[in-house]
Amino acid sequence: MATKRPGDTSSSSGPQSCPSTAVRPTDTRQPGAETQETLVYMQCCGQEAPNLTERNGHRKIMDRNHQGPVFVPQGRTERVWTHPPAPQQTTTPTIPSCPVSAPYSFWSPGSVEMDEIMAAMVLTSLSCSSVVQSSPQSQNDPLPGPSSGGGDMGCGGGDIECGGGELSDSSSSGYWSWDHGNVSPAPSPSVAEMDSSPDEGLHMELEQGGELHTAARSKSSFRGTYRCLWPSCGKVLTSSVGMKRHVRVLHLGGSEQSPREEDFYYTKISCEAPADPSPVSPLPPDPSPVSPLPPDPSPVSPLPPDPSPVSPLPPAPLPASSPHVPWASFGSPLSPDPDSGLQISSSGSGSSRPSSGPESAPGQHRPLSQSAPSSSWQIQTDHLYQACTPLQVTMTSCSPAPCCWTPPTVSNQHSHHNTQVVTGRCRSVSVGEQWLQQNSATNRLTTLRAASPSLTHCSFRKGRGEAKKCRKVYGVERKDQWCTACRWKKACQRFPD
DNA sequence: AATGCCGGGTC
DNA sequence: GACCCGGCATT
Repeated sequence: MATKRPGDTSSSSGPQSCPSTAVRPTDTRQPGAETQETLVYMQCCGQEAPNLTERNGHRKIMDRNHQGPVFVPQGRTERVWTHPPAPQQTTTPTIPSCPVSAPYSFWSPGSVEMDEIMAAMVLTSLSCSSVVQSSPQSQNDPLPGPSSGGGDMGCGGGDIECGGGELSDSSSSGYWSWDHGNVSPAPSPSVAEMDSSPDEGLHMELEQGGELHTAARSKSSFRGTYRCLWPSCGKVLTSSVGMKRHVRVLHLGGSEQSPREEDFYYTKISCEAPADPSPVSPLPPDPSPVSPLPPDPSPVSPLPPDPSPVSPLPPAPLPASSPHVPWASFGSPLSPDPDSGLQISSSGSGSSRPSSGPESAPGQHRPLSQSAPSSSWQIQTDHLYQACTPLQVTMTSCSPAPCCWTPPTVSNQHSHHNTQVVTGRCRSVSVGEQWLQQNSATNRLTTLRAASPSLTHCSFRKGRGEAKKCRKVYGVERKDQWCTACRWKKACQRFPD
């Protein structure tokens, strides 16, 4: 949970305080940025930190908005807060709300401790304003400030998101944190959570590019987005909450049973996620953090074992096929989800995301028919047989065979933890999930096929040989381990074609 | 024959 | 809706 970023230590001033800041630092975007970042840290620590502490790391975006009241450090009087200047500089209208700016700008001398820093700060502060702006946006990252939103989670709890934020989500926050900071470049570290928060609009990201863009999308587009990793569902939402909901409702059958399970089914994408090939965004920049789902074949990532069933970052073993990313391309089959307004297809349709609130863009389509393709979807629609599968296999980074997933024999629920715990990424995954990961590629194909109009309805049976079904995997003897669908002689849900 | 699962039945 | 199973298609 409280994974902290390496960088954080520097700011270590506050136990927790830093985390928030940490987020940013991760991003190495601009050369100059570092210095700035540092500053940022400082500031944050100095002032906001307190807040964080209070919250235990769970900050809410909301808070930020309230920042005035909420954050104000005791010692530091309100005057501190008055830091109008910042806003001014920041071109963006959002500014006012933007928490981030505030901290920076006003960062007052209040903190004695940091004399030196202070000094530096001061100097920089001047520049800072500008810097601040730039930096944030560069990332899109909502900044720590914005961190409020998703970031908060990360920050507060432990920067979860830092790690790539992607997966992390408020709820899961601790869960997924990766150290990516250290190792994994791939996952978009910086991005951080961007706020999943509803207020997404707030962030400064705009800056450079952002403003330029169409006003409308500028904001939204940049910051983080969450992509549904469910096979064949590429839905992208701006808020983690929305995404969770989406996953829960659409993919998990709406059951709350597995509270955090949703987390595994979506990933965070930094603003301009690769997904969106569309050049739309002017911000050429940092691709780096952005894609949570790095194509990276190399498992190097710290979070090797990403549990996420479908997760983009499949455990190392996964073949290049790695699903990473990809799913997105498929239209989400169902998106009744209110929240989800957006869907972004990798194709680029959609960078646009509705800024806040109702994401649903008018134009959106609900492609029910379209994609609904593959059996995988049946999971939802059908009986959710699979959902409850008792089995769980441990996914460790070391997951067994790259290509083939090890049969259940492996373990049932056990501790999956070794690695997991350490990395924080690991998580036990149901068999089906694993399978999904590994076969993601396959799934996609299937999906595509399904998607194609001509094939729409088809329920194709796959050649026997290809598919592994519960019966094959577990054998008749262990029928009890079969997914319910198999037991009932229905289409296997655990190993959908 | 074994497997996968549709279609339909029962509770 | 959960559960089962006949029966067909495929291997």
